[in-house]
Amino acid sequence: MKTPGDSGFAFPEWAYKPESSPGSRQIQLWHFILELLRKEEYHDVIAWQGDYGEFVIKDPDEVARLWGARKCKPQMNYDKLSRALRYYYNKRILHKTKGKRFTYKFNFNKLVLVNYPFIDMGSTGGSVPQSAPPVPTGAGTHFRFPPSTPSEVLSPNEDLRSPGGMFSSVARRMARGSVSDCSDGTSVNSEIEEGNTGAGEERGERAVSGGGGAGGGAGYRSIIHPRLSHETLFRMYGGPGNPAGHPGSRGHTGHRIHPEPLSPFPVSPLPGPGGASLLAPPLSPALSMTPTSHLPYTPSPTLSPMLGSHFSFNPEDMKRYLQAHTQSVYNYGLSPRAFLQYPNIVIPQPHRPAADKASLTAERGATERAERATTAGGGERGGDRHHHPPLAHSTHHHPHLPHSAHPHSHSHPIHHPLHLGEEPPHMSPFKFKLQPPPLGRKQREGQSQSKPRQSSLSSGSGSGSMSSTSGLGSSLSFGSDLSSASGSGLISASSSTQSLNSAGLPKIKVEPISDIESEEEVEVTDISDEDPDERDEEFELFSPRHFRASNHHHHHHHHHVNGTATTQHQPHPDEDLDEDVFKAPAPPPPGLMPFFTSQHTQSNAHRGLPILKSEPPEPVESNTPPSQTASAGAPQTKCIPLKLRFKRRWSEDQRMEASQEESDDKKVRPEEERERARQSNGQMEMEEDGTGSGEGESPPPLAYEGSLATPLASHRMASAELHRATAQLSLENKDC
DNA sequence: TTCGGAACCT
DNA sequence: AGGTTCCGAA
Repeated sequence: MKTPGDSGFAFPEWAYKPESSPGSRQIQLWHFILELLRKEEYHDVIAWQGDYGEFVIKDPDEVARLWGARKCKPQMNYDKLSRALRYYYNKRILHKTKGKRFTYKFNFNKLVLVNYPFIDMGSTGGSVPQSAPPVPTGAGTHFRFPPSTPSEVLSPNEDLRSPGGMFSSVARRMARGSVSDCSDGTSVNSEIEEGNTGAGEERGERAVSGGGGAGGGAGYRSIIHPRLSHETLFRMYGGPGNPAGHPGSRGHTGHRIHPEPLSPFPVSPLPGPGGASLLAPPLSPALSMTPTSHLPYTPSPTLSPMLGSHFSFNPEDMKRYLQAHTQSVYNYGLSPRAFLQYPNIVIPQPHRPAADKASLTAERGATERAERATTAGGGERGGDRHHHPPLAHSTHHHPHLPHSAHPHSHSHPIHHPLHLGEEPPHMSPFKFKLQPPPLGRKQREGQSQSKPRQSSLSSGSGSGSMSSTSGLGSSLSFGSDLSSASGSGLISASSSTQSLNSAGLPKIKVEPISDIESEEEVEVTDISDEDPDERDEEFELFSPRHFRASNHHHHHHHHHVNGTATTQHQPHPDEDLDEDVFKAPAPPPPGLMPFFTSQHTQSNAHRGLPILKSEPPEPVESNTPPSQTASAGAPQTKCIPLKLRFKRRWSEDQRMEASQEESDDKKVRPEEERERARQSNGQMEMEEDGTGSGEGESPPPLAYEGSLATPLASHRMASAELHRATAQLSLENKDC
């Protein structure tokens, strides 16, 4: 309810916001990069180019200088900056576009998932193919969500032009805060910010908004958003164009919009004002995100998972939340991981016709291939530069109102920022138990690798392989790759309460429910054969069919399933798994399931970090400790799908790697993941990373718009709410 | 140019 | 955790 106005949502503004990186103290490099990318002013030094998420540092020294200024590290140079960038390889946040100088590519999916699993991208945006919106890492403590804002409505126009515009104001603000000046007053700080707009602007805006904004958090949010969202969205997600443009690649869609100069992403999610219909575009996976209304749910204050520690929420909220998520995921093709957190919840789902999916897949596959080929070729694509103003993309718009009007801080109670800890969760019918965080990351390396470098990869992993992946089914917990990076922290936090970055969700165990699984394994299998894309895969997973079965089956089956699945899939599960695992653990998205299942719940998912475990009615089995048992015990889960996915993913990755080059794994912390995998075993979510990591390139997700429509609305609402809630939580930052 | 280890810093 | 700094290797 609440804010009808918000129908919109803002997109991931946060992505850009520096401040947002909660976990980290200061702005993170990737954030910073994103920030620069979004600003036209810096297009001479760094700009989106090539595939989705791909950008080129045109002036390394300048970028380094800016970064140094931001971090108050005058000695910064490209060599150092690039080192930092290289660290992202392992995290999979970024990877190098080989063959192109100073060219890197973001794996947004990962970013998102990892950092903000709960986020529903859906609300805001759209589709993001591979690249999802970046998120601030850590979701910690202060997290700010992108509020839903009314801004969405905005016209597309604005965005382009003003890079600085709204976003900037916000950003700046934040930035400023964070950056401030370095040691002495030099104004190192924000060059970026400054550059953008001038100072005046920023402040002015801020002030204005500020005025309006009433209370702390809430006000803040509102302030920010007024326009941002839209812009951001577009930029990020690119609304319309595929940046890469590659029109070629995208044949499916019909529309290729123009690529936005800024954003690399193809597709615009937004439903246009005109119609939601826009979305539909095949290509875009995005789905539509029309803003319609969201679910009426009210977020409980603590809903956000982020808080980790506290988890208070009521089941209803959870459901909604999940739902929203699901949709998002679905829409965006994100990994289901997000859902994992709340396994039991059932969500009504939109269903999408299998057929569609199939078709989509097929298309996509083709498309993808094409793309890949292109990419692989190394040649980049010619159109690199697409920097043109984006046009209006579709834009969505809604009449939304002035959100200003309803600044009321939402009805939800949320506002309070977080209290950490204290709240008792529960209340919900479900029982949630907090579990200790399992994993750690680090596992793999040990094997002998003389040198970790690139070579290893799959083979290596395979070998290492975890024990069998078989485990899949069992556990629920998953971790994401990235997560490892940020996630781990989270987890811990959650458990302890420390606030931590919190993003971590608390681990929860749910009792009621059950499981999942699906009979559909078979189907899945089919799919697996080919899979062109990661994303697709993901979607598939999501697809109702797979899971839906589950409803009840859950029970013991899992085991069975697992085995089965494994068998079916591949002879070498281990490899797959392992790898996948490393790369990305993919969990079966329980959340997803919900879609399918609509009525019931099913799965349980766990996230790696936060792991949740749902316990089946019979505690005995599943309860087992998350860690090891998971695999074994783990019952539920929809392993099958997972495996399939894994495989697929795996295959894909390999392909990609082959073609492009591996970029991904390399070393990556296989170990860690592996561990996770073991424990959880079953589920891991690979999807995400696969997607992302795999390359980022992957094709855009499909859109399932039609089916979703209804749900979307609701889901949106939910999202919005969530956002708000989270937003409130957010807080602040610091300076140098 | 790019990569990544290692030590170190915050 | 997320760099920063240095540096040797490819």
